Amino acid sequence: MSIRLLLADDHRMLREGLRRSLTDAGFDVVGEAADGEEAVELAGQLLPEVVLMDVSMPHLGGVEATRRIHDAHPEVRVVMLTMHADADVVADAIRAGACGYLVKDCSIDEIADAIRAAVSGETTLSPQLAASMLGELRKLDRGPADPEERLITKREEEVLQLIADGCSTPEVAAKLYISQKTVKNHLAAIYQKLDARDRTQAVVRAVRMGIIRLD
Amino acid sequence: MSIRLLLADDHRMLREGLRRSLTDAGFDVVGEAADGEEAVELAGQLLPEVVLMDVSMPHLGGVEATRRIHDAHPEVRVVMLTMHADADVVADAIRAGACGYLVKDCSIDEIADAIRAAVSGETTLSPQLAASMLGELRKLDRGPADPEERLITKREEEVLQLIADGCSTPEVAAKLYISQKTVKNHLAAIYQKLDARDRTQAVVRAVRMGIIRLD
DNA sequence: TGGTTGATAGGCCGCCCGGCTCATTCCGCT
DNA sequence: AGCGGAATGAGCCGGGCGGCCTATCAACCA
Repeated sequence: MSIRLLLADDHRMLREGLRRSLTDAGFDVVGEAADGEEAVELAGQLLPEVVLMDVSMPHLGGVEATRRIHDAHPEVRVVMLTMHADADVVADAIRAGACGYLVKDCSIDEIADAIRAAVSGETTLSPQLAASMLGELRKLDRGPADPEERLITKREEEVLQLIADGCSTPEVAAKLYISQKTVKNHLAAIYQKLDARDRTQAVVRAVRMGIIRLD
Repeated sequence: MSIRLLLADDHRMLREGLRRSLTDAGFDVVGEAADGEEAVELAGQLLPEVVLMDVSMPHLGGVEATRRIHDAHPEVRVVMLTMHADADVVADAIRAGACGYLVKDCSIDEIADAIRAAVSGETTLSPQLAASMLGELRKLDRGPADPEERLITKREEEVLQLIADGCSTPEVAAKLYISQKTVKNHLAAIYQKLDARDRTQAVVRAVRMGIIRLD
């Protein structure tokens, strides 16, 4: 029997191309989702063997969607796709229950291999990622049985998104009905968690991690 | 005869998907480019009827690559692809000689229509873009015969890229062997051109316009 | 019940940032 | 020869920004 797949990516162009290529490669694409929420919903309804999930999607990021799918249906394997090779995101994704991580520059054959590996319980990483992971290996060394931590809190995410939308500290404070000081407190926490030292770095890292979006 | 196409996008996954879908749709994909320079080179060698070009690519952005292809081979039609619906970029792309502009959320059918329209000399815009263009129409009204202006200069682009990489003003100055004052001057010029008021806004807008990249 | 975490908020300090005006040099185009 | 744009640089100034420390309150959890 062919492997049943769910595709989750916010760009129809990529979804349609993947659907055709993966269908030709012998897989059974049973559904497509355009955002994280839809992915969680369809994964529960269709119970595919593997979900191919983009990191950066509207409404709900790929990592959080992966976490929910994994919690609700541990038998569903999730393979993540991303634009950028960022070791930190890989760690988050793996903690969230993903069993594969590919950059979008890989070939259809590599995707097919990763899907088959996922079904048989193996974890696949893009070569580009494997290399950058080696440099970050020490960080993972500290705690393998880490409780599934949602690095950025909901409130911090709201602040971060407004910053990315071009708001200054006073503007963010006004929009969230809190004081400027609180905004700065959230920002300070964000800088520490994302290893950034100013709002620009924080936005760039958050975008790469799929936490926020550039609409 | 089927229409000869060149695909230019830095993500192999998207290229392979598009190649298969467009081949099935009756087009003749004669080449693939992974960055702007390669696109210019291959366009010159292969002389395809249409180039499908991503806005954001390494080494050379899609808009600049389009300009060079258009200057060297005016008979080659270029259709641009982008993640974001940004009216300003559309204006730049059209000035650079593009005869189509699609967001990556459109379907294969829409791409096929845009390619056929391009061949017959028409210009196609994604519906999402057509809508946002209406709001910006006044800006285009002022000067239709605008000289092909490269909004951001080379030096400004270097500064912007370093800022996006997380450098502060003193760090950018050190890396470029210029004074902090000059960096701030370039930034001031950038803010004006991109309609931004701080570095974070400038980086976000520049990324959406494909001027710089988030590696 | 006490410990942890998230969200709220204040003060203080120093520096970087962005706005303003102005000057110089070099290059390319007319 | 001259004009304009790009790149370089300076000074001034006010405000935003980031670092650091402390504090309160509610929720949750062991």
